Amino acid sequence: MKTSGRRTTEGIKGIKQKKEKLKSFLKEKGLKSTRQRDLVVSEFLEMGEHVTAEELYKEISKKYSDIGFTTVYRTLKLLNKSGLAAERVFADNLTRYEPLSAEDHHDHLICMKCGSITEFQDLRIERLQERVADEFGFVAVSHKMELYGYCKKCKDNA
Amino acid sequence: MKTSGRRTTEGIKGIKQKKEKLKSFLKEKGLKSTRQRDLVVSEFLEMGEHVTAEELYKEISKKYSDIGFTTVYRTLKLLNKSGLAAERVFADNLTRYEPLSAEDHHDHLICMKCGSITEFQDLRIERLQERVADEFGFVAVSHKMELYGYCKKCKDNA
DNA sequence: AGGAAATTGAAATTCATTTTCAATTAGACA
DNA sequence: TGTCTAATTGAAAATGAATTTCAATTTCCT
Repeated sequence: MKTSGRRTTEGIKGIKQKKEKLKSFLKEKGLKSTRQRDLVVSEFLEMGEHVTAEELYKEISKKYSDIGFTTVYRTLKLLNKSGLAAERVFADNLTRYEPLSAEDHHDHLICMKCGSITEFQDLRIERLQERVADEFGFVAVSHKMELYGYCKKCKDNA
Repeated sequence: MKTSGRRTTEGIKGIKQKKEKLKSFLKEKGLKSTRQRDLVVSEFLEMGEHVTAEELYKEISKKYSDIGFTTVYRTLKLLNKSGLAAERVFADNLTRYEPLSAEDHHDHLICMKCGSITEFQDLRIERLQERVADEFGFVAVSHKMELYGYCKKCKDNA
């Protein structure tokens, strides 16, 4: 089956690696690294997955009152462009971001009661997707798959 | 494989059936059927799939200048609540509606160049989705799967 | 240190979606 | 058929997330 549960918090190693990657990206594009940028990136990488710009902003505000929403927003966009974060929109229509490593693809189980988001990957499904695309002469570049329902916890407390 | 291509325009029979179903729904809820409502529904069912409220409104405006956007919007919402239309949001973040028959579930291939949307269904994928959900103790109620890439036409003209 | 270019953050803007409200209409019942 | 009440309509306003603007500030190359 090869599925994997919710990722644990980003390891320190992964975070350092990502910050390095961002640094290269900035240099390559002639962009600058700033205190705000660095802080937002750190918070984002530590915070874990599927945060909205708003959520991240609120979290950051607690510690650093001088970082504006716009900067958080722009930094997330930047991370996305640099390939370090994925932008995702689920049924609630909010744009969420999650740290992304190169090969790391996964889909989501979304609880309609508590809102929890669990990640999974299933290679067999991916192979079938390819086949379907082929049948239509379609070249698939990416996909999106979300299962909506009730997580173990919410289902049990019913 | 059991896939199906883009549906052809709704058959007359299907349309009548749906209008009947709507009528029941309205009566059941104590709602009224109006000239505007009827026209919007007719246009919607004839127009085919994946229209936005805006698109449908523009189309309707050509023939009936007295039907406002709000009415079109509200009628689509109503169709959705009555189970006759599905609301979908793809990568462009616009809310689209499509006629829906009871058992009729399908997913989408979306061309990133021309924007065409092709429907498909694959029972094997659905079974695997169920299995994945089970593994997590998750009860899946619905799902969403979209493959983004290039359709045959766009791929060939590259 | 000097200066060009990027960044910041508050505020303004955009744009689809949703709500408000006064005027109109449907349709149940007499 | 007329009456009445609740639903409907449509223009306009409101909402709210996402994005852009702009003047002030900061980075970092030389």
